[in-house]
Amino acid sequence: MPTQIPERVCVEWHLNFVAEIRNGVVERSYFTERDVEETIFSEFSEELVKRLRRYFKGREVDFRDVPVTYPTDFSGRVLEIVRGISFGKVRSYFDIANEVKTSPRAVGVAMKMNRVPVIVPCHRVVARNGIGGYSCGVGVKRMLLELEGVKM
DNA sequence: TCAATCCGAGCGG
DNA sequence: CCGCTCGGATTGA
Repeated sequence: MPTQIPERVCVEWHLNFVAEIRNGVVERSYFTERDVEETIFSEFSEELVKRLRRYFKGREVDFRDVPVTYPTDFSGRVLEIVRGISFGKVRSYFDIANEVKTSPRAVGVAMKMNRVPVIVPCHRVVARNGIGGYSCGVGVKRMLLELEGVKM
């Protein structure tokens, strides 16, 4: 029986990376300067934090099987596609937009709505002519792409 | 309605 | 190569 109390994991990197979990679902993740206290009760979170630590050491880790929540129907559709982009690869807003028959701008909106950066790798979506934006800061996006060995 | 978006293309210098 | 403008889909107010 999963706990009702939210769990929290914190991984050290350039900034700390925090993920909040409830009932085996990652509900939110974010970067912060602060140190955040971890609360881990479940096997699931134990496993997740191990994988995150490996990821931030630069190892290739796949988060595709991790349950997450999507804000809206549309953004969910877009973010599902984004989850399909593998470690070290990038796609453009334009490209994704064509796949879901929408506009690049709308894809940008959907990226911004992503509750769980890194787990859903929206940093792998870049502009056609540059790195594009990132709600956690473009600097963070650059560092993540560098971590994955992507040359822009 | 309307403004705000992690964009892209087109145009005039 | 710049900077500006506009089309554009979606969301939340």
